Amino acid sequence: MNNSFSSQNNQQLVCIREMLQILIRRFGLLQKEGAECCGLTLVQSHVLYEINRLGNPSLNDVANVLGLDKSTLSRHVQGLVEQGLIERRQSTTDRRYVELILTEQGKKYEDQISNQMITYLDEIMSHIPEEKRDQVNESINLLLKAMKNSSCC
Amino acid sequence: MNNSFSSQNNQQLVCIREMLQILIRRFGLLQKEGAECCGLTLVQSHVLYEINRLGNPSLNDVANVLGLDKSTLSRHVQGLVEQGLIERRQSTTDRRYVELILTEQGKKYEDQISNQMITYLDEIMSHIPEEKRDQVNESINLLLKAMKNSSCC
DNA sequence: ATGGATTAGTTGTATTATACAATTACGATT
DNA sequence: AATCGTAATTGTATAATACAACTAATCCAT
Repeated sequence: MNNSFSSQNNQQLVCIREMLQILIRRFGLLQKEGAECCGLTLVQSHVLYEINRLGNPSLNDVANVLGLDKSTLSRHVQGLVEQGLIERRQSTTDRRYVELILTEQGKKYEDQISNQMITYLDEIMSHIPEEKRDQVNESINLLLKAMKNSSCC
Repeated sequence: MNNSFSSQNNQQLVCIREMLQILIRRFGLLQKEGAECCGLTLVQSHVLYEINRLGNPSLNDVANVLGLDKSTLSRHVQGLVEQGLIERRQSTTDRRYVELILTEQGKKYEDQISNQMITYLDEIMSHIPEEKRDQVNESINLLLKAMKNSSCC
């Protein structure tokens, strides 16, 4: 209760935590809804997203960024291959690695979900005063960078 | 690909989406880690959090804010009751309702997780230039309010 | 070089999370 | 009182997940 926190105002941190908690949950629900436009689950959509973002990553790479066990991810990959959305390709340099690659259909779905999410965000941002939008953008970026530099995540 | 978006700069939206996607996933992993300090799962910690935040809500209330089916939540409640962290109390005004109440131990855990999360956030915020912290705070608040006013969530 | 350690991925297994449907109990409407 | 609607629970099937064991490929130290 009366823990001391080093560098910040405690009340402000409590406030930020509460806001992030709610924000993140809501955005998660939105993502789930967005994925449904292609008949995909939330996790499946994240897998496609990361394959696209990381550029033909290995199975382990994706498992790590998503915080899932490699066995769990292996099964997701299996499912997505069966749905014709991604391909496994053995790496030529190290045959232990499997490169994950989006198929045409996979790209199409990834794009469709992306557009859906952007449509949602467009709606949301329209409720923010125009002169504040750049600030919000910058702030999210600051927060993300801070997380990257932080020891805890 | 060339969808038109109404009010915002498209590239900015793509950027915000990407940042939020990563931010939210990382924060989710952090929450999971934070919950583990009490041997709880992520969902369990959210249930405790919402019981505390909403102030003795009904089972349906909590299911709704978490986006879970009431049956799923009923089982989580069952588990948390068995662990002695919450109590079910039949509402006196309408006996169909069950009020969910944190026990002393439940409060203790909720507090402990909260402190853990605040410790993480303190660390993260320390990597943001001091003069930008209020701006970040305000921006998250703006975004949250915008979501509340938005039709899509 | 070669035999042991290391790494990537898959598969076996058990557990947990989840949704939907049916049911029970209560309250509101008429 | 009869019917309808709502809150919660329980039955059931399915999906998600982790951990452990395993296979295959590579690395490395002697």
